[in-house]
Order: sequence, then C-alpha cells, then structure tokens
Amino acid sequence: MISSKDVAKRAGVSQPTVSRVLNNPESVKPEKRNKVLQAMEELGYYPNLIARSLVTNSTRTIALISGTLKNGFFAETTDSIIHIAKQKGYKTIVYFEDENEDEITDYWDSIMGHKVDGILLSLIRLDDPNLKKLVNSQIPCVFFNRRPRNESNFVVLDNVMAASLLTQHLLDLGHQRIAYISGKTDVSTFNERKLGFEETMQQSKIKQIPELIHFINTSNDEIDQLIPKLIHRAEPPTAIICATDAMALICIDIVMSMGLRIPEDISIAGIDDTRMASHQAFQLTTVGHQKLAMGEIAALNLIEMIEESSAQEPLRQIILKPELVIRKTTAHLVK
Amino acid sequence: MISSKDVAKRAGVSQPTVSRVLNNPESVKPEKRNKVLQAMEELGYYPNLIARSLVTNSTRTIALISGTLKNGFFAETTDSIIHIAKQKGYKTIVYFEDENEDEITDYWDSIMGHKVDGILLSLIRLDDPNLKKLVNSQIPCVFFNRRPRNESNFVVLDNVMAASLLTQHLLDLGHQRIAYISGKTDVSTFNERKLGFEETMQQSKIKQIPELIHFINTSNDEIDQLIPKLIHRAEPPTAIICATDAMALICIDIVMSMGLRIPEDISIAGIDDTRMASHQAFQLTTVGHQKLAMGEIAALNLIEMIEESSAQEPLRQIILKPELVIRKTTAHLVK
DNA sequence: CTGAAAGCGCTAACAT
DNA sequence: ATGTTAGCGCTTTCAG
Repeated sequence: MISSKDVAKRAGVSQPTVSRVLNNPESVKPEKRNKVLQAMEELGYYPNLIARSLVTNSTRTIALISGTLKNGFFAETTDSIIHIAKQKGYKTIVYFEDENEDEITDYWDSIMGHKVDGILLSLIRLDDPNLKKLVNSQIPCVFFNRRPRNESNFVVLDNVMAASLLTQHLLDLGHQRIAYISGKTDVSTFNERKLGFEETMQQSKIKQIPELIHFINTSNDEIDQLIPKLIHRAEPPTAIICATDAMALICIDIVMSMGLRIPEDISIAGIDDTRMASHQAFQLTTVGHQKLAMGEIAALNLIEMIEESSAQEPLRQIILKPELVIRKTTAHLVK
Repeated sequence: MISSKDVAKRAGVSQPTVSRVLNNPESVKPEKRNKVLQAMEELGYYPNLIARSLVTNSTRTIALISGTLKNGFFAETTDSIIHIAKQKGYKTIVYFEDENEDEITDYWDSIMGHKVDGILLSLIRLDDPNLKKLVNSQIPCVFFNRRPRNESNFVVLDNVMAASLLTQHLLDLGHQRIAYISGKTDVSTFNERKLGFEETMQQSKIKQIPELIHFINTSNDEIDQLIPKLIHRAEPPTAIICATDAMALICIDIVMSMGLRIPEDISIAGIDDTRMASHQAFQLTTVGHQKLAMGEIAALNLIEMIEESSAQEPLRQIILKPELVIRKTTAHLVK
C-alpha cells in the first residue's frame, strides 16, 4: 500500500509536508507542493482515510438504520438520505431491518465501533431497550418516520392527523364497515395512526367492528392471509384503510386477484404518498406531505447537528403536516 | 472516548490483555478475563474498529456502487446485497448513481481511501475510463448487471437472449410495428439487449422502423416526452419493448394516462422481472431468471474472493439464463 | 515554510 | 499466560 511516506520520499520532502499539501495546500511553497502532487499522481496515492479518522476523531460517515427497501417509502428516504449525505461530504453505512430480528442490537457493535459521526434511525420502537445505549453514546442522532417515546430529535408526519384525515374521507364517502390494517403498535407510527383512526371513528358515532381491525406483520404473508378472510365475511368491509402505502399495494394485489374492482367493489387507501401511489395503475388515495422529503429533512438536520457539534442543545422535533391526496381507489358507497 | 487502555487500567491488567480478551479469549486466564469483561461492561466500552482496521489492514467493509433506487431492480439487489453482507459480517457503504454525473470518479477517493475489502459495482460503462484505476487498485471487485468490455468478474443476465426471447414473443403475437425504448448503449446491459432485439427482428425479415427505436435517459423526463410522440404517429407502434421493467412501468403510466388500454390497444413489455412486475395492477410481461437474485450471487462471490484473497485467480463470470414470463400486458394483435 | 517527534487505539511480535 | 515494545498511516504540536 502506498503511503504518504512513499510520496514524501519520491518528492524529496518530509512526510508531514505531504500531509500539509492535502489539508492546507497554501501553507507549502508552490514549488514543493507541485513536486508532491506529481509524486502522488505517479504513485497513484490515495490518503488513508482510516488513519486520518483515527487522529481527527471524525469519520465523515453516518449510519442509516432503516426499514426494509421492500417498502417504497424507505427506498425513497434511503435514496434521498444517501444523496444529501454525499453532497455534504459524508459516506453512508446502511443497516436494514431484518425479517427475523427487528432490533438494532445486532448492528450496535458495528455502529459504535465504527465511530460514525451521526446516526439516522427509523428502526426504533416506542419503548426501545436500546435507546439508553444510544443516548449514552453521545453520538448525534435523528429519528425519522418513527420515534421513541422519550425525548429525542425526530422528523415525523403528524400521524394522528394523517389517519384522521383518511378516516374522515371514507366516512364522508358513506363508508361504515371500514377495515383497518396496520403494523404492530409498538412503533410510534402505527400507534399514532391507530389513534387517529379510532378518534375519528368515535367522533362519528359509528361503531367500530373489532373483527375488521388488525395489527399484523407488514410483510406479505400475514396480509395475504388476512384479506381473503375479511372479504369472505358475511358482511365484508366496504373500505380498507391500510396504515402504509406499502401495505395498501399488497392489499390491492390480493383484492384484485380475487376479482374485485377498486373502488367499485371496495375502497382502499394508504398513508405515506409514496411514488408508486400516484402511478396510473394504482391512483391510490393516500396521505402525505408536500415540501422536502422526510429523509432529506432528517439528513440535513443531522448534518447540521454534527457540524455544530450540538448533540443535545435544543431538541429538533419536526412534525410534518399531512395532506390528503384523493385519487381513484376510494369512492362513494353505492349499495 | 473509552479505549482499551481505560479498560486495562480498571481491570488491573495490561492493555494488550484487553485486546486478547477480544480476539482470542481462550488465551487469557478465566479470572483475568472476567475482570476485563466486567470492566468493559462497566465502562461501556466498544472496541475502535477504525484503529483495528489500521493495523489488520482489513475493514470488513464492502462498497456497493449501484444504479438508483428509483429503479426497483436496484432496490432489490441493494436489499439482498446488504443482507448477505451483514450475514457474513461485512458492513456496506453505499454509493448511488447521480442524476447529473454517472461516473464513479466522484466516489473514487472515498472508496480508495476507505480501504474497503471489496467492491460490488453496477455503475460501469462498457469502455469506462475508471476501469484501469479499479484494476490497479487490486481490490477484489465483482460487477453485477452491467459489466465492462475488458476481462473482469461479473454476474449478469444473458441480455442478448433476454431481449431476443421478448422480441420473438411479440413477433409470435403478430406484432410488426414494434417500438424499442432503452437506455444509452454505452453500458453493456443496454448494448446487449439492443443486439438481441435487432438480431431477432432481422431474422424475422420484418423491417425495423428507425423512428420507433430510441436510446434515451432512463429517468422519467425523456420517456414522458417520447411516448406521446410515438402514440401520436400516423402509424403508431402496436407494441413497445422497454429495455427494463422500470422503464416499462413509466411507459405504462403514460400510456394509461393517455387513455389507452393495455394490452388491447398496445402491448408493453419489460426486462428484469422485478417484484412490481408481478403485481396484479401491472401483470407485466417481462424476462428474468429464477434462482437466487443477482445481487445475492454477486455478493456471495465477492465475499468468497475476499476471504480466499484471490483477487485475480480464476475469473468469475456468471451469466444467468433468462426466462420469459408472459403475463397480461402483451396480447395478440387483433385488427 | 518545513522537518522532527509524538500519539490516535489497536494488534502483533517478542520477551518473561 | 501476560507484560513490554513497536508500528499501522496519518495529523498535530513544536522547533527552527
């Protein structure tokens, strides 16, 4: 491996001078500087960032701990986070949710050991046993989409309102037997969306039907099983609210394969307003927010925190205002 | 920052003993070992992987340089690559294609400087000026999906055959005015798929119509502009072959928004067999391959290479056999 | 403006 | 079995 020592030797200067050419070029006489640059070129030298990190105590690296890419929402946030990070001069190490084990425990040694400059974290539960370690670590951290119960920096949608808007929309369309399908409520997102749904249903004085309300794994399998059961009920739901667009797309897949038409036979809606929701093949009614993407906002805030080295200072808590996007998968109840 | 020195002091041992407890626990007497482990626990110690890398010359990190996540194909490969890597004990640093600048130049310093153990690379052109540097670097490298013209390790689809199968399928359905929409042919994938299309058309003795054949940017904008032009021709195509599923989905979006029915008014097909292709809302006819996903194969091979430290040895060149998946977006030409 | 010397936190060789 | 010493490649004093 070619080191700054090799470059120094070839250029006939001392090793620290090579370092200076890299970090503070003006501080070295043009003549020598050019010699050094030439030597670098000739040897194909790349400064060892590992070694640099060891002394500067900064890795220019952030860790992203995200939900699965199978969910379009996380594909979009991951995309924008990595782009923003790169633009600001940071590398991104990515960790994804594991089907089996949705704890961050597994990644912890890697993240802590790698001395990342900051952490962007979606994979957290409301009362997460790992949170304490995270706080102790003193590493700047921003949650996005999901957040823990305790104080923290986060960027989330106003999920209560999001679910509420959607529920009200369906009620306005005359639906009463509304199914609600969601992930487990030990994460903030699903917990809050559930609250929004329940509140709005209660206000409308329409009785909720417990058999139509399910909190399950968000992967295909469980949804695959659930939907047919709902549809085959004596009194099937006339509308299904899915707590995420990703679930809604799976839901649509199954409903269509059962030969039902959307929205003529059944209305379906999601939350997140992912890219795919606006596709003509879906035209999914959903709730999202305009402005910058959530990942972008989270990344920008994290990087600000890193560069001001204000890990704690004023808490950054950003709640994005949701907006109902009515498309073609929801319609008036005819009957 | 808590270092092994601190742990050593607290446990009343020398610093290297702490290191031994980490790397070779059996070599240290149980009594001392437990003292050390306890001290680690109490102090909340995490070994500094950066420092370790500097001396072991191994980062347990691979770099993934991928096409954009907006393309479902790359979302799927990224997902499986990161999972496989994690499973094998490797972290993944991710770099994505930049809209503006599709060269890896930008990432180069970061990748080379970070001394990754291996590189998984899709973002390469047939004659890529960066290739030489890559080879010089001696870092194990596997290309997937795309490959350079020169000798290298790669995992790709037999793209000529893939396009050929699809073209033949449409010819068999009676189509003659077939449009072909693809990315630029300076990347192997698009170049080979083009060859497959052309060969098959020539064999059938049906004349290709140059105005229906386009090599453009794969992002929405250019496709958005192109499709209406094609549709509004005096003699519009009766079928459109898109060189990727991602392009096909965009294409379908536009065609549907123009009020055409698929496949009654126009047949559309893609290549890659991405997850979304099988969704009931699309039922896209496409070409893919069964067995393990491409990303998985590439990652497994790369890691093997790393662990055998056989950067060059026998070249690993894996060409996956394509399989035509006929769904519902292609149909017999009526009229 | 530049060289010499020290040290980041760890592992590896060498003693004991 | 364990402590001592050296050194990975870099940045950072400190002299001069």
